[in-house]
Amino acid sequence: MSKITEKQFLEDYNPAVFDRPSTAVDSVIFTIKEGGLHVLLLKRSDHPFMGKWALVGGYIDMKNDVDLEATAIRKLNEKTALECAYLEQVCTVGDSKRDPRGWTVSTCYFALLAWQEMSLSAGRGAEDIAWVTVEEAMKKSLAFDHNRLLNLSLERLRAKSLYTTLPVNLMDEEFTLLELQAAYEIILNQPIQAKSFRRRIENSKVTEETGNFKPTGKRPAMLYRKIDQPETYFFTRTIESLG
Amino acid sequence: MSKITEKQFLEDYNPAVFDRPSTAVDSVIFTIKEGGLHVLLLKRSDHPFMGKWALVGGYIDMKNDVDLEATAIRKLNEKTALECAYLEQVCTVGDSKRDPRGWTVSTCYFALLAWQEMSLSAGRGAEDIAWVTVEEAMKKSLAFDHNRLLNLSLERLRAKSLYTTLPVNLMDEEFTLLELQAAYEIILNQPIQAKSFRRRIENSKVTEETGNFKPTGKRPAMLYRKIDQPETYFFTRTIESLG
DNA sequence: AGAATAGTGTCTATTAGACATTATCGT
DNA sequence: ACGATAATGTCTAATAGACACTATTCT
Repeated sequence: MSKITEKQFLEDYNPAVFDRPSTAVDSVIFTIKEGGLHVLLLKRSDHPFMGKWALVGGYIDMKNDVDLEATAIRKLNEKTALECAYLEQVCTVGDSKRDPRGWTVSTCYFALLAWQEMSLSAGRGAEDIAWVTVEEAMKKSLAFDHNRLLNLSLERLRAKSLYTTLPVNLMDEEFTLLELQAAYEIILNQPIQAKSFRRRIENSKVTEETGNFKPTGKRPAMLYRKIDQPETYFFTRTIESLG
Repeated sequence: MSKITEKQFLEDYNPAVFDRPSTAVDSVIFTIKEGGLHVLLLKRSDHPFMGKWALVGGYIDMKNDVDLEATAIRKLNEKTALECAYLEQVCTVGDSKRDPRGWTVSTCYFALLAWQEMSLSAGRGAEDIAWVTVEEAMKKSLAFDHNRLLNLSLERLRAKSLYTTLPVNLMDEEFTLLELQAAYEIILNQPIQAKSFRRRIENSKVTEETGNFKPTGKRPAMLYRKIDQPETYFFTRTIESLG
């Protein structure tokens, strides 16, 4: 067997020789709205799963996406003008059954963003787009295996909220600690002691006082902002679930 | 726009219309051998990265692999006869730069298995196969972005060893608690107090006494076996790093 | 008996939870 | 001053770490 150079090998390489699964990225975009955790869903206007609700996603565009995360961000930007504060890869699913068209691979991300009034555009392939509470979303029969992806993302978010400051990424520019605590309580679906909660957040040093106050009618609450951190902060102990 | 049925749509569907990245699975296979954490590496005999060491991996076989995990297991079985005790998806990387042939996607798994004398076969595309300590492996310039995948897998293993019983999957059929403790110490690269360690493992109920003893020359040590658990056990608190 | 390794008793330090208390605002 | 919400003081409980101590084996 005569060896050729890598340069020659690459010139001769024909990418069409082997069958490849199609590859997509789907994102579970979380926000807190009206006291509940919501996800962004699209109603499909085309086959397969026409008329079903689905996560925000689509195929990798090899020409324009530099990497998987770029695909996720591009798809998000097609639907809303907002930037997400946090994006994390959850898992990749791939098999011959999840899409009736055959073997497909999809990498699932979850995104966190602060809710605000924003324009949503369903775009190509969708007849509707909406923020849906996670409870409603899980009750629906979503397209593909998106119920499973939603579940896995929600579990990841819940698990990490017990020992990290992830939920600060759901906060707006300025927020009170009670608003942040409410975000944790909504995600974890359990009440948290205010004192322990403040201790944790203060020790984490991921927030700082802005010096402004939010008028509540009664005693105004201190407003905080996020401090940009390169890494997510991990608490030394988890929030302990109620027994 | 006239709507067709989903059945008609699928019959008309041509999977070759869009360019697709090639999709692979790569696994970081960990074992403990001679008091050190080792990974299984292959020396590539073909372009690209000919002559470089690489993780165990390969392309998805859409005809024969039912899902991504099946690809990982198939590739592992091609190299060794052993079954791995634990397989976890770490992440998926995908971009246009990691492979000189163009846009590729690779899902990385890490596997844990108990070391024992086993035959290794390099197989097609490899001229050598070997267990290499993680320190040596990280010093090498591995093929593709496999240094990064190795690092991410090692970080995942280290992080989870602080708060789960994952390392029991590195143990053989019967093992002593000191052997398990040694596995933790090797992974975490720090000494652990024997008393605290035994408390954790006993509380976790993932092991049970076999009634047998390992003769050590001095006082024999109790032998334990794993209890099959559907889920990985999470400690309520992490092992605290040395300050 | 002595040496060595296996395994335990128990004290300290840390920190999450509970909840009573104090602080600060508008009216 | 009063009511309401924001924020704190401080006690208790749980548990990880430290390390001295006991247990069991072989020679």
